[in-house]
Amino acid sequence: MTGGRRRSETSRLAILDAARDLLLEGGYEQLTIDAIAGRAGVGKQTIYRWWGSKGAVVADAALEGGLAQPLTPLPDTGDIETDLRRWLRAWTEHLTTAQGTGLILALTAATADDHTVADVLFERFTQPHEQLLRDRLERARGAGQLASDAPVPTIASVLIGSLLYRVLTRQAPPTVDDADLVVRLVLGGAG
Amino acid sequence: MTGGRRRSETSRLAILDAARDLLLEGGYEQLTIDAIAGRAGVGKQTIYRWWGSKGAVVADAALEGGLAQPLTPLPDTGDIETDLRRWLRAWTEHLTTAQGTGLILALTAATADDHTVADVLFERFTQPHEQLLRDRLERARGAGQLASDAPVPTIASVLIGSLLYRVLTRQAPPTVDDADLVVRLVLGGAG
DNA sequence: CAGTTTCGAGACGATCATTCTCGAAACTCA
DNA sequence: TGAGTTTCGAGAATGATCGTCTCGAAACTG
Repeated sequence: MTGGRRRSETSRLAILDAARDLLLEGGYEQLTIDAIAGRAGVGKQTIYRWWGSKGAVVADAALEGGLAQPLTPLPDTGDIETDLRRWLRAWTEHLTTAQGTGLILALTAATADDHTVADVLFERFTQPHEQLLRDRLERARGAGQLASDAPVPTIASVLIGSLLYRVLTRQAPPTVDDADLVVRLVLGGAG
Repeated sequence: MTGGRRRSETSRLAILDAARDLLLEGGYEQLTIDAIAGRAGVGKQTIYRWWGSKGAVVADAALEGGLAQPLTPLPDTGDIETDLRRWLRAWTEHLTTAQGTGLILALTAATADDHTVADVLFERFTQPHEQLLRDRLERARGAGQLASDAPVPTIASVLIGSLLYRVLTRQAPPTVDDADLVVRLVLGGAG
């Protein structure tokens, strides 16, 4: 079937914008499909035609709406400590803004709420960013800046995990100083 | 008012058991108050009388129902690497069982869903366990097994965070070997 | 026993996800 | 141009669930 009205890009963007804004205003709990449709000036069917569920809309809105930093390779100044520090600092600052924290919490809620969303987010968000981090770490290992048997996947999960932990518990948001400490710890060890 | 029927301990336990079982069977999404009341053989009002919300019941059920390992201090064999390894391995095994994973996911969902639940869980679960870990680390530092300027809170959050990250993403459950790698990385560094 | 409080059961009203229907609009192709 | 197709906005209809409320029975105090 080639005939027929085409999908409205205007509506698509209005839906994602509305979802993101409502997410930031009231969190995942407050968010309703009716509210999204209302603010976007769109029929509910238009939402359900293109996204299968509320969780799917939320995931998409968050990914296109500011949580996902542009997926660019880590800087490579030649010094792995400088680069890791810069990377982790940037993420720390990003995730501790009201917007960043709200979005990551919303995504966590959506993940738990909808099993398929977990896979989508991993594939489109977590995995790609972790891969970029691993790439940079492998290069450092090749350049002799890390031990030849340095466990790159472990290092990546430690850097990401410590930040995630601090953000998710919602009790003591991490600072850029914390980021520096984590990088130094991972590279130098505590022993 | 001293008179009146007393709170039924039988019902209290039946509610927590039912909530935990349903959590493990269908996750946080499937869980309804009606289902808990039904399985526990209890009126809904009995639930709402003692817990303010679904999140509160879930938090309580999870804490009393098997997620919370007994809150015992870390072993102290005199060797910090041995003790950390033992601790992280135990948690890794605990959180990668079907039950452990189900519960941690449910708690994460509840945390993101309800801010008051986040505080309760941090206070009654996360914080106490992290404190035990810090205590052991401080003792190691005092004994000269860690650098005198070792950032104990950072070490704790790295150990916990890396495990949490791997469990939450649900893509590659951590193994005891991963646990050992994390401990070695934290103590020895990658540089 | 009289008074108080909880208990199990379930009705009730409100909210919300999701589906369905409608007439109008946008588009393809002959 | 016009027939056929698909999406559009709007909103009604359905079903699940939350949280409140009521009822008569049960358990407890003094």
